[in-house]
Amino acid sequence: MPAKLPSTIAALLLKWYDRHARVLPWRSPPGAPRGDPYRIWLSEVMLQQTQVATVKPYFETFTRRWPDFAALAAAEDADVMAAWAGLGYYARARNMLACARAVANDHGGRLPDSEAALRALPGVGDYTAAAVAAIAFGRRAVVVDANVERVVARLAALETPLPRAKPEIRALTDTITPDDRAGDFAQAMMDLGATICTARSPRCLLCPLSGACAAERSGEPESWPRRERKRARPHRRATFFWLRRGDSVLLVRRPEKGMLGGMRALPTGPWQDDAPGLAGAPVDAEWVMTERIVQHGFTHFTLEAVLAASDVTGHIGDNVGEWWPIADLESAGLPTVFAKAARIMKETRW
DNA sequence: AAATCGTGGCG
DNA sequence: TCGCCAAGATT
Repeated sequence: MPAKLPSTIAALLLKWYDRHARVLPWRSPPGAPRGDPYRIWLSEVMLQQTQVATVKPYFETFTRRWPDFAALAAAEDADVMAAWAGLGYYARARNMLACARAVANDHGGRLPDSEAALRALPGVGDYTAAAVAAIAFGRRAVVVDANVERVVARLAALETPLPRAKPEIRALTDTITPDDRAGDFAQAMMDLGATICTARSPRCLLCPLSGACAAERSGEPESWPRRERKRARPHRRATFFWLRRGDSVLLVRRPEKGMLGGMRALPTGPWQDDAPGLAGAPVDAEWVMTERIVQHGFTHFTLEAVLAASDVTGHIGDNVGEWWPIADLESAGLPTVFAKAARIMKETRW
């Protein structure tokens, strides 16, 4: 039988939001005029699967350097990818650029204000389209992110595990989303999820919805949402190649598709189950297998990379990648796994 | 439509 | 310490 939620939820939540809304760089306070759609869109893209505290410094950097769609659309790919380095999920950066250029070229430099038109833009899925339509343009839209999923699953004490419960959660969220202030309602749900109705230890004593929450009544609210078992993360091995020429090291650009797509990187061999040795070396040289190892956890596997090193002279490697000054590697915009490797190799002799 | 795609924080 | 999780989108 389909669950049902009390009709008082939106009013209770909006009253709480009027007093407790977080102050965020991309947000206009409750009651104030709506904020800049560019900043709202940019924040939503950065916030995909990423927490507020992580996003803040990147948001400041990006908005200072590229303050509007025109500026971002005109930016160099390499500059944008380097500025994104460390934030993760690098496909977002490529899609963000494509989206900015689509807005500049096909929409007169302004975001479309309907959920359907937003949904058609690169990197804009169901969540982001609804969030931007509601927050930036005042449209009624049903906004469902991981916070909303958790809050709604608890309010209704849904026994269906995620991700199977998504359709039912969306339907329930629809029933409690107000026609007016849908953007504030969405942000209130997310603030509640981030600060009160947290995943591990919900603060039900502070929650404005505790009286309407079936999970709180059960005495074990932290046991929601129910989830399917996740399979264990496999382990992979690889070799990273540290090729030095004078004061520089060889960097390559990774393919657009796949892991760390489009990012600058150290050359690597294949990532596989067993140690690949020197397979995939960028140049034919006298490689030394160092004792140094980089361990890094990705979303769906962990990586153990052995660092191979070599010193060369002349024009070796010139047509493979770019020679980057070792002292200035921070400005290369390396994903974290390669930044770790570089930090190690800068102080390693072989 | 299940798999793929980063990183940092927290209990 | 380590598994879990987060303002998801894409194929």
